[in-house]
Amino acid sequence: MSIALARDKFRQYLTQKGLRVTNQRLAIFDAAFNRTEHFTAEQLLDYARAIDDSVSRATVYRTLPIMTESALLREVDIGTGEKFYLPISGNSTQVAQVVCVDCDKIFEISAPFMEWYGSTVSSKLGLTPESQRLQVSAHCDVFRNTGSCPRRS
Amino acid sequence: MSIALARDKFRQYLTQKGLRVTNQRLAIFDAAFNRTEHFTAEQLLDYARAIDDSVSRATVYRTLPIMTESALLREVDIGTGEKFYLPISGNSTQVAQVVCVDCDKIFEISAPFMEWYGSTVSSKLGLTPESQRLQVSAHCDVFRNTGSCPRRS
DNA sequence: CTGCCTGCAAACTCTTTGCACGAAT
DNA sequence: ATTCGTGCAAAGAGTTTGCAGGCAG
Repeated sequence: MSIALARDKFRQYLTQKGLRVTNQRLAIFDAAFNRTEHFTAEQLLDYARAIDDSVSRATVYRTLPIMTESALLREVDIGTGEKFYLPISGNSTQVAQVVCVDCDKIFEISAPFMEWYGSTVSSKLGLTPESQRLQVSAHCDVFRNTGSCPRRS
Repeated sequence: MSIALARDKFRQYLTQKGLRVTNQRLAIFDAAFNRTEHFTAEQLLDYARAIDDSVSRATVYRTLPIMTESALLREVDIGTGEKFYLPISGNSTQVAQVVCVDCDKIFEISAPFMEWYGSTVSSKLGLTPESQRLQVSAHCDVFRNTGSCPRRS
């Protein structure tokens, strides 16, 4: 999905829900969609302020749920306290994360069988699955051998 | 694993690591191992205080990592802010969680293929897997149909 | 014009930590 | 007698919220 198309989708979502299209919301949207890697709320605040310096932390935190509910951003919680976000590109609905504990890098991997697993297991419990998440924590081979990692930020 | 056996394992772990066997640590251990459902740190504090009212919140938080490192408790993070804990019974190492968002109940399900998935996917990225977690969020069929759920706490 | 949206700062939740006292070894 | 462990309370991180003023519709 191109960024222009995604921006249209965002505006439509806002209008349709009776929410206002404000400069701050658009700045936060643009900041998010110029990213290719995962980012935190705090980082998004920085990026958005580079576009519109009136953007506040509160508005970032209030806009993030809107963007995840409208399926524009994926929220990734790897249990480190802070949440990560990533623009949803194309039709990647069923993904797993591989988190390198040396590089602090998050890889997104397609995992279509997850949905099947969720359905199978849930129905046995009298439940209807809503979502599933699969995360692998791993060590970096390069880091273990050389003490540093090219992927490290 | 019986509770007496698990308690021995805990005492052995403490001694072996040069840690002291205190009344507070034993009270926290007993409080945890009398549970069959998931509990939070705060709940564990209550349970432990019923055994030894000198137990403090700080000691609970300092003892929990010891019990997870010694493979007596499993830590479960379902992304709700607080972490849950469960005594590890028997040889259940590869488990997934099914979380009912209506009942707030956590089911533990054996998922041996998770380890295989972690290895496969990690090696392609030049990584060595350390751990993996799989969680399914689901709605309760009974709750959807009747507006209440027998499992609800 | 109306009322949703905003920035600011305080509040909140869960967890961690510094300190001086107390107890296990 | 040493130290490690403890309780207390304050600090910390990330996120949420109440309020008065501002801007979209």
